[in-house]
Amino acid sequence: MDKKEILKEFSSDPDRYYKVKLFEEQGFVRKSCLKCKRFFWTLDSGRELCPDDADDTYSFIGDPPTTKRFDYTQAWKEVESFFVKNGHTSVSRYPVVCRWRDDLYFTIASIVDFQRIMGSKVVFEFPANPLVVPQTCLRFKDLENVGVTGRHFSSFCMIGQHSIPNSQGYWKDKCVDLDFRLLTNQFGIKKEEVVFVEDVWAGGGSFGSSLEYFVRGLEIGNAVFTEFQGELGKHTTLDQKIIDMGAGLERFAWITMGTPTAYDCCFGPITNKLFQKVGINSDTELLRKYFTEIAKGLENFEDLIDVRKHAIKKVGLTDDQVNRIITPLEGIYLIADHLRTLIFAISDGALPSNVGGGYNLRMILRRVIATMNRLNLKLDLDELIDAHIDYLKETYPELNSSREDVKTILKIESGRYEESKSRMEKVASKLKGKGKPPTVDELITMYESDGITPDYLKELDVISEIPSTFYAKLSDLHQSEKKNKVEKLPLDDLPETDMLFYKDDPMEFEAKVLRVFDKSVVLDKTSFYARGGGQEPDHGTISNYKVVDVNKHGGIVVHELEGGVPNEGMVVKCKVDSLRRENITKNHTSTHILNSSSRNVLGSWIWQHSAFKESDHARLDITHHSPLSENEIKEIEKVANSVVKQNIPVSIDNFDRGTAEQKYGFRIYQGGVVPVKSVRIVSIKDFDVEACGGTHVKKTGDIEIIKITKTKRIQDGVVRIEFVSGQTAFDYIKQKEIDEIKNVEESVQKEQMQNQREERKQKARERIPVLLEQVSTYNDGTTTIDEIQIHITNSIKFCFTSSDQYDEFFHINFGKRLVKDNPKTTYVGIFETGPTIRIIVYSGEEASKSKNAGNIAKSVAEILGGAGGGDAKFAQGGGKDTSKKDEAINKAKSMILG
RNA sequence: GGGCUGGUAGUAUAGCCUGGUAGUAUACCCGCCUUGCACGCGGGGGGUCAUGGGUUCAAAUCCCGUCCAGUCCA
Repeated sequence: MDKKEILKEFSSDPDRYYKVKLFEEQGFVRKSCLKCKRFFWTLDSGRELCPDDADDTYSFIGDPPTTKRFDYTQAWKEVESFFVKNGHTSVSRYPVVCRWRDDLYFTIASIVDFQRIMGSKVVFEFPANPLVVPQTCLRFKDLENVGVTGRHFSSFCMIGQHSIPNSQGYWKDKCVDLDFRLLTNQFGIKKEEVVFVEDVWAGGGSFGSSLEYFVRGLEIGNAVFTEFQGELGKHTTLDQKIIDMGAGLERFAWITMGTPTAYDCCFGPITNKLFQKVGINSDTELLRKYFTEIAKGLENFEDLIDVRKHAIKKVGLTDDQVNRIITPLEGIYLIADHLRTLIFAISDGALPSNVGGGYNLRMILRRVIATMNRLNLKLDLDELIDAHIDYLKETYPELNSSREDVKTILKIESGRYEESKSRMEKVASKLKGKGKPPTVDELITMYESDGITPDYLKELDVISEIPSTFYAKLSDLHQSEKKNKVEKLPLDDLPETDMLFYKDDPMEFEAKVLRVFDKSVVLDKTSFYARGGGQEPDHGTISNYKVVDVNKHGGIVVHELEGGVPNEGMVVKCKVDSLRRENITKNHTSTHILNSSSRNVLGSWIWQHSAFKESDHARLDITHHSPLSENEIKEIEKVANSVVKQNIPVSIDNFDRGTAEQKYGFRIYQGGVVPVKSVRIVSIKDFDVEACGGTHVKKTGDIEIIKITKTKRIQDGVVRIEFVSGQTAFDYIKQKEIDEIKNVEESVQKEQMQNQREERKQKARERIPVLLEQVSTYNDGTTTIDEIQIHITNSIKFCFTSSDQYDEFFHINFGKRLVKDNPKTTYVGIFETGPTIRIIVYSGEEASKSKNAGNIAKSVAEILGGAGGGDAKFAQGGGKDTSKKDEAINKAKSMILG
């Protein structure tokens, strides 16, 4: 949808879309910016320019518009107390790892907390109404701005003020009224300083008008009134209108503190600590001037580099000042920002890796380390993590418990970076020694497969310039986009299936056939568990036809049959394969047990990545940084089986989603997204609590035994645990014992073979010098030594053997030595290996002039129905026609003897 | 989720494109030199070329699968 068009439409009717009660009460006037024409509302009748273009932009730096000063922590306390005072519930932040939406890796806005995807629709679920939340949001879109612009963060706190207009909640008028009073009453900003700019917001199929509020050019917040859905012109009003006000906590702090950058007042004591280490004084007129220019420049230049250049020129900084003050400062801000992001992400269960959102985390940690190296800063990451958490725990107490885990993960990941770097250095120095500069294609391969950037190579002087085509070529490689199509089934008019497996769960039942298409059947009710949550479907029979697959489409269960289908309208007898179901069920509960066992044994970063439960095997993928050791596997198995032995009851309760999340936390979302209003909580006492739609045993003892069969790292940051349970596990253990014995036998056999080969080699080694000695003593005539025929005429020597006692190893080594000792010698060895006859020919320095080894090997091999090759001095060949062996021998002899 | 790169002696690597004796350095062992060490000199051992299949007379090399590691993109 085109936002510009919507804005045009809405702006043409401001009374309907933008004018709120507050504007009327206070006497706000609506103006159009002289420069950019945008509409804004202000109490200052003399104001002609919108906040972006006005002269007072960023004048709060060094001169804040408030009498009170609040840092990050205090600013939230102010905001929270204001909204609570005004009837809002203060909700704890949601995890930054967005487990309830599979279209997002990280929480990118406060409203995301309350959005749930059902099918293709977004629905809102509020734990309270109205509410306010200090939501940490991660954004990796413009990392290059972080540390440089003074206001961009890789993670920031979005103050979410959300309301559904009903008996408890409110709509536009009250929203804007509250925001205005928050700024003026609570924070003490003069009424005339607040400017509201008309804008629109659109996304996810819905849209609405919005009012952005600014103070001295700084956008503090944006109140979005999500009101419509569909295409503009054909749009309809949503059943569920939503107030989505998001404001930047960092900006609230910044505007009251008036520091040169937002970073200076949002990381608590960390920035000052870093300044001391580097020896910079941040509280100077110079910095205030510089960052004011940066802030203003951001609106005027496309490229960040130009903004920086312009600001340096405007303030009149020398190169020395830039190098000594600005660059280190930017580095310090970057380090502080990125580390804070890593702390939140890792605490919430994300791991740095080469796939998914983990890649972003790997990149920002590498940026931190690279920055430290570049600036020659010797910083202790652990110390900085402690400082961050000590400061943040005031607002986010939960971070305190993951302190050590964050340190552990960052230590491992830092080590990986060091290894990667030394690899890069090696490749670079080798390239440098080559003398020839690499081609663009080679540069691209190096970048994509080894992570070696052309910048890095330039830095090391391996290349003098980065080829201009490099980035263009690189981006071409990543153009192709995939589209996944969703199959449309004829189900639109059908009612939701009555899912008996969540009720009485009868293994035999009768049901009415509602729809038949292709091989698929829809019933009015069913006990066949449909594939879902990694649990494979039930099998069995419907009206004596085999059920081979069962899937859920929305609330409708579709059975796929084999051998035929019943008619629509029929009432049919159905039978579920109960043994299969029982096995799958045991595996499913085992998955839950193993998941918590792994977390207990390995660490708090363990989450279920995905899972799969079949009748005869199952697997659980967990988020973990390293492959599992023998001991860890044993320990996990031990914990799991002790839970089985304790025979703990498995209870299933349905909760309203919000209630469940508040009661058990987000750990319940192990299996990923659960697109329902009411969640089914499966709990094994306190040991494991998960939201899950699968089938489970009544007591853990029913599982009998859990056996891990294999673990492997399926990708960076994810370890797969394959396992079996119940009878399958017993069978597995028994089979393994049998295999063990067979393995021992096989390895003994293998060793014998190896020894034999080694023996033959050894024998050849001993024998070759002896034979050489014997052969060399003959100077004339014809003789045979140990089945090696020797012909000598006019000191031209020819040795030949086709004896079975000699193998390839012998021929190659014997021949080599023979022709070396006497360059007038030609040697031919013919031997059989398996179904083929092979020939090896050596011709000495002198002999090769008349007796070409290559030609001999080729000719002989042709007789044998094969081919051969080599040069004049050494050649080999062979063929499969064993009946021609004698002919081949004769040919070889005749070629040499003439 | 989608790619790309690599795996050869304890370690580091060459050979792979274009199939035909698996090479070099370092470490190791023995000897010489030296009071001893370091250096130097001479000799030696060490490889199922990650793994399983295919093509071929012949595969480290070509093709396919698997495992392991690294890396880029979304």
